Amino acid sequence: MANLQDVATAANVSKTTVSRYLNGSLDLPAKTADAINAAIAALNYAPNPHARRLSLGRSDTIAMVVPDISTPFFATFVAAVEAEADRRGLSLALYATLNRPDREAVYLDKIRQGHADGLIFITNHEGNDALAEKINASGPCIVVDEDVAKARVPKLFCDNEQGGYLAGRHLAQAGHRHVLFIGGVDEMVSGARRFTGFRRGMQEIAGDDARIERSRGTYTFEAGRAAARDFVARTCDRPTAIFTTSDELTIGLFEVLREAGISVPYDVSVVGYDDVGPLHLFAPAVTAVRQPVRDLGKRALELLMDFRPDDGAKLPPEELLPVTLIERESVASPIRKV
Amino acid sequence: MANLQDVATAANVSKTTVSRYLNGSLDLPAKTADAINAAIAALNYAPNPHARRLSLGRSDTIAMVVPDISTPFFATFVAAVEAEADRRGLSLALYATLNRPDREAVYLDKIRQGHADGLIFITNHEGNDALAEKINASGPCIVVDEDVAKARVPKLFCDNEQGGYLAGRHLAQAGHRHVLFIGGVDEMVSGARRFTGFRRGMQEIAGDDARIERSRGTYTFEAGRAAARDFVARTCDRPTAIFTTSDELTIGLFEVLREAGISVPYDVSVVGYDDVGPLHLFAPAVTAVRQPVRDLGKRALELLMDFRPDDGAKLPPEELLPVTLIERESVASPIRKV
DNA sequence: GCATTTGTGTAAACCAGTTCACTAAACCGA
DNA sequence: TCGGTTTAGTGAACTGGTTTACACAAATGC
Repeated sequence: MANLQDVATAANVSKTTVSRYLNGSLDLPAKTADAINAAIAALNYAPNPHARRLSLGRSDTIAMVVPDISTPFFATFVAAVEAEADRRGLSLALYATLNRPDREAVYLDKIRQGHADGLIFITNHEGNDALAEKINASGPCIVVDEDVAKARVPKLFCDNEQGGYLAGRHLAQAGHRHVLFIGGVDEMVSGARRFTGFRRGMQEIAGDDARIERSRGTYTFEAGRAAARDFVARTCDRPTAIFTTSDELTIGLFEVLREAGISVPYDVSVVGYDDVGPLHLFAPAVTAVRQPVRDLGKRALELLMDFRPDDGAKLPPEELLPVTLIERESVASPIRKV
Repeated sequence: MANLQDVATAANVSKTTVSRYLNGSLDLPAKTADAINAAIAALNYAPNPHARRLSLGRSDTIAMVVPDISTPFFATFVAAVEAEADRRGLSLALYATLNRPDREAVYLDKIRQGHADGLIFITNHEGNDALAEKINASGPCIVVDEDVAKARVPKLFCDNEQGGYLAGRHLAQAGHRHVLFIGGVDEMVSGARRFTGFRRGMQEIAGDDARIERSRGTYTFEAGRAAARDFVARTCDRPTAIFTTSDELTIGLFEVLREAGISVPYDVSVVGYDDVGPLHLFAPAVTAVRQPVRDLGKRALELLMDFRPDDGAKLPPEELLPVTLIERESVASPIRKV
């Protein structure tokens, strides 16, 4: 592979000249410029990216740490970030943590050590202080989707409170008074906010009649199945509606309900969350709160690149993206069995 | 940030010594080793990755070029590659082409220029000679999932012929004689093989009674919808079964069939392909040929890393991964309307 | 005619590692 | 005590760009 010196020799100039010409910091007369261009073409020269990065001290690469790439939510998110990165001439380094704190720490160290110019960080469990500290010690970083409380970096979330509110209101308006909220542990800010909104939405319509049960857990298939098995096992005083707060929970729930022969929405109504997977083709099509995942990805990179903690380090306020309720066929009036 | 020289100075040795000690190419007495370790800890030293890469001439990064990260198939594939890469201490750079040849070319150039140590390449359209040439000019590369005919690199596919065969045989055994095959343009090797296998499977059971129609197209939602609209518009002599050769096609088909009020499997039977998305929760659960996507990802990286074209450049033969038929509820006997 | 500006370009330092080729001292056996 | 081996390192070159500070000639200004 030809290097800058080879080009310079072939064009009868110094490598400084070639370098500055290529970077636009030197205007050359047509004759010299042509000679350089000819040499580049003849030698099939391309700058060595590693040398460039070392010299410039930056890599034009941003790193993304996500819990798991294979779920539709994160896959779509990653795709959106990649599209925006490409538009800006940036490369993307991808790391999956599978929600293991040790891996999160390892990747955060990588960034601090200079592997990337910036970091988009998503966790999917409650963030602790050690994690926040590592984030604060990293270079440019943005926390997305799930909060890490003490991290002092820009933050971008979907409007979880509003999402919960829309679901709660919708179920209450359909006549439900006794409902099951699945998902979220108390330490997870997203879950707490969805629950707060959900309760507010229910109570706004149903007042004190609202009875909300809560099954805590992470946003996984297995948690969805477990909560569903508990639900199926109950023989009396079952809630008439369920709010599953992620696509994975919804899918886990549907698997178990289908197997148990429980019909949605005849036996129980369901509202989902995320709406990234093909919920519209389920039996029945699932009413769900849709998160603007693509916007989330695009905006995450914008925020990361625009917020350069150069001068005054005044942090922008937490940014919230709006969510919408997509009504389909999984919610009906409760059957009043007495 | 401290560098190697700072550590050397603090430990009263030369930077060569520190470097060689850290790389294990030098055994040091405990006293010296301790001094170095202490200096590293005190200065919070971490090697500069860009300097390292420049010096070593490698980046411990592999690049992955895929059509689109947001579809379940590729998302799962990427996740599997990432997991294997992590196990080997490699980073992953991710690029999406959205099936645009110009972007494919750009990314192939990036690799050639040394941005990564190897490349996992997936295209989703017929590969032409220009593309093959670029691939051959790249560094270490492996072509996965869809063939690029003239590329002289290791190749890894799922057994498309067998997948088609299983679907064809299954539909014929259920009694179908007139079927519609959706997907694949002639130039796409995957589609051609699935079709060949499908015909063989049908004919093995139905002999000359087998009537196979084919709707050509890419593996997209829109192609699925279009083929489905054509199907719905027919008023007579409709096929009694459909084989959709990707999850996206299946989803597009189901959307249109559902809207048109055509019942699966009562009015028409369906066999899908890929089986990465939650086909088991569709109405009805979709019988499909499952591709071993995770194995595909894991094996892709293994092949890439194991095949170093050092000495004799004898290319390993194309490797095929087995597929399986997952029977669910979307296939029934045809209704013999005369 | 001399000073100054402009155009054209360069030498050398710098980024931060890795590694080749080598040395000085200690040790060991004959 | 001499030669050879081991131990414990080291100086300098090398990876391939970028950038600062400056040189030298021609053109322009007065």
